[in-house]
Amino acid sequence: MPASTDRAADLDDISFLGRLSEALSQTIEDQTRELFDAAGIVIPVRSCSLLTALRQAGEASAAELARTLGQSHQLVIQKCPALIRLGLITQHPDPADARRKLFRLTEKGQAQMAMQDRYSEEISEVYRRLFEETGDVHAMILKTLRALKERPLRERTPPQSR
Amino acid sequence: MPASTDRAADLDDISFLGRLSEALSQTIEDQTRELFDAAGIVIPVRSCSLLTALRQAGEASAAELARTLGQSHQLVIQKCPALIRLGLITQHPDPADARRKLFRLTEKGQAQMAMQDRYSEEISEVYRRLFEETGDVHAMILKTLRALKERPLRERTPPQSR
DNA sequence: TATACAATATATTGCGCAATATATTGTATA
DNA sequence: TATACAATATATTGCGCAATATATTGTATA
Repeated sequence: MPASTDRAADLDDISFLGRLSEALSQTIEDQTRELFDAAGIVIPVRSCSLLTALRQAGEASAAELARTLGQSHQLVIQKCPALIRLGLITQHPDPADARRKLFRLTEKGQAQMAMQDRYSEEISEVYRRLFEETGDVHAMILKTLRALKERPLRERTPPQSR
Repeated sequence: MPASTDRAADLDDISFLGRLSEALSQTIEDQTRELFDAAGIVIPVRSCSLLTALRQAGEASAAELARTLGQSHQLVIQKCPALIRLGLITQHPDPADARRKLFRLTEKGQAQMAMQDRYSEEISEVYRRLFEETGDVHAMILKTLRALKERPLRERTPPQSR
């Protein structure tokens, strides 16, 4: 019984929204993992986008992937060993540039992505229906994020008289 | 330039909502940290609720705090050393039960919480105005979370024909 | 060509969390 | 009282991320 979700709101005024959105993120990851497990998909949920980008590129270095994903290349490099261990990708030195190592999906990786594809549409549809039920969280989070980047909490708080 | 927020949506259909809500959580934590820094509040943002619970209890063991917060007691125990190092709380053995150690706010901890209080109302107000601007994300995330706990993704996905 | 700089990959450290295992102490029950 | 169990605190390991530092290689410029 998690229940933390409900209690969180009353207990802590300052970061209730932060913890709530984290709970949503965690719940979605967990439930996606559950779905993948049931379907025999071994892809780490948090590496889906990396593999999608890699599939589209065909072949790419960590730095390229990082730029595509908007993540740090350190993070990409940190994830890759696990994906290699899972047999989803391989790593080759770039013959044209000794600094770079190129990643590529293996056959298994491609097969796994194909399995993921079959669920991808399904899941989009699930979310669409969910949003009809509860409202478009996606759009609203995006709007909130943009508002906060535009004008952060700091600027929205009047200076305190001490 | 993060920008990952925008690109995330197109790249990965399966967990776009997960990463978006995580981005919101992270943004809020970062901006709260920024606010605290500017105000001279040393409280770790993620320990606000712990300190709030402790203040209300006056004195409590890790297990009690964990129950109040809906977190694991391991997590509470892991956070406490940092709070002790910051001089915000102290730890005493429970004279009545040698298994337990009781935590209590120090004077500095109370002063810091008082500083946080001055911002607490402000921030609630900021969120209230933000929600007027962008809609009530809080309520909508809560609704989504409840819908997902009620009926997880797994159950919402029709069985695949393989 | 030599030198500075850019790009790339990588190691290390630390945070926050989850999961697991374990030691200690208290409590209930045979 | 003895024994099993519950409650509590804690250590250890691992994941995902950020931040920092560093080594290697390529590129541009003096």
